[in-house]
Amino acid sequence: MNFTSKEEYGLRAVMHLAMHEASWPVQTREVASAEGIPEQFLEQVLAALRRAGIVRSIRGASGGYELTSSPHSISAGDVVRALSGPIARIPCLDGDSTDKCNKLDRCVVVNLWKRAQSAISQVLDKTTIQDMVDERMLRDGESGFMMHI
Amino acid sequence: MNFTSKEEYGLRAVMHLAMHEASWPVQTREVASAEGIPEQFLEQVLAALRRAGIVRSIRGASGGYELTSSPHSISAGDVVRALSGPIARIPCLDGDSTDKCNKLDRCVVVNLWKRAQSAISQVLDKTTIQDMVDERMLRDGESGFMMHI
DNA sequence: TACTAAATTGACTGTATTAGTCGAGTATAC
DNA sequence: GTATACTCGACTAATACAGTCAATTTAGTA
Repeated sequence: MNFTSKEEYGLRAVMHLAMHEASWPVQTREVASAEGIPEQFLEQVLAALRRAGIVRSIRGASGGYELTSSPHSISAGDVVRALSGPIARIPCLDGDSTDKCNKLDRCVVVNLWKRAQSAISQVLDKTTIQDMVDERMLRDGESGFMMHI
Repeated sequence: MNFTSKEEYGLRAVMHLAMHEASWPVQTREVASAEGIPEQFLEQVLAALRRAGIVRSIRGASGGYELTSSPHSISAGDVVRALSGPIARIPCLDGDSTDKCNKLDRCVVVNLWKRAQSAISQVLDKTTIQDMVDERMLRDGESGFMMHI
C-alpha cells in the first residue's frame, strides 16, 4: 500500500503541462528539468499518459506534449490509474481464474479492501489537476517554480 | 497501492482466534489449515502480531496463540499496520534525510497522498475484528467455516 | 534534400518487496 | 525425557519498482 514515484512524476508532469499551456507543446526535457524527474523515465510516464488519452504528443522538431482536455476535467485518479492500473488492486480479484476464489462476494476481507479502495478512489477522483495547480500557485507564487517538489 | 497476502492472512488469523475463544490457545496448524494459509508463513505473520501486542503466544506442548484483548478493541488497521508498517507510506516522508525533500509542507502531491492515506486509515481503523467476525458469521452461519476465504 | 530535434519502442539492469521455505534451536506439558 | 509447539534467522523464487540504453521514426528547418 505505497504510493510510487511513477505516480508522483505523472501528477507533477500533468500539473506542469497545465501550468504552461501558453508554451504548448512542452518538451520532455523541459518538464524533466523543471520537475526534477529523470528524463528517460519521464518518457515512459508520458507514453503511458498518452495511451490513456490524458496527453497528446506532437512528434518531430519543436514537438512535445500537451493536455488533451482541461485541467478541470482531469482528476488525480485518472493519472494514477493510467500509470498503475486500478487503484489499490486486490490480489484475488484479478489475474486468471485459477487463483480467483469462488466466493468473492462472501469474503469479509475482500469487502474491507473494497471499502478502503473506494475511500481512496473518492479522494483521488474528486481532486482535479486544476485543484492541485491552484494549491501550488498559491504556495509558490505565480511562477509556479518549486525546487525538487 | 496493493493489498498483500500477508495482510489478508493476518486478518483471517485474528478473526479465526476471535471466533474460537473457547479453544484457546489455538495452534498455528489449526489456523493454517482452517484458513488456507501456508503454515510456515503464518508463523511469521503471528510472530509479527505478537511483537505488536495483538496476540499472545503460549509455548510448549498444547501451546498456541490467543488474542490479548477483545475483538471489539482490535481494528483492521491495527493488524495491517502490525504487518506492513504505516498504511500507504509516502516515499519522500520516511527513510534517511538525504532523500527527504526539504519543503514537504509545500508539496502538493504529498498533500494529496496524505488525504488519501487518511481516507484509507479511517476505513481500516473504524472496522473492528468483531465487525468482520459478525459479517462472516452472518454469511457463513454459526460454524464460521468458509472455503479458501 | 539534408540536417536535426524530438517522440517512440523495446530491451536491459539493479534494487526492493513479496511470498514463501528450510532448518536449527528453545520452551513446556505430560 | 520426549514429543509438541513456538522462535529465530537465513535462504530462495518471483514480481514490481526505478530507472537506463540504444535504435528508430517523425517532422520542422536550413
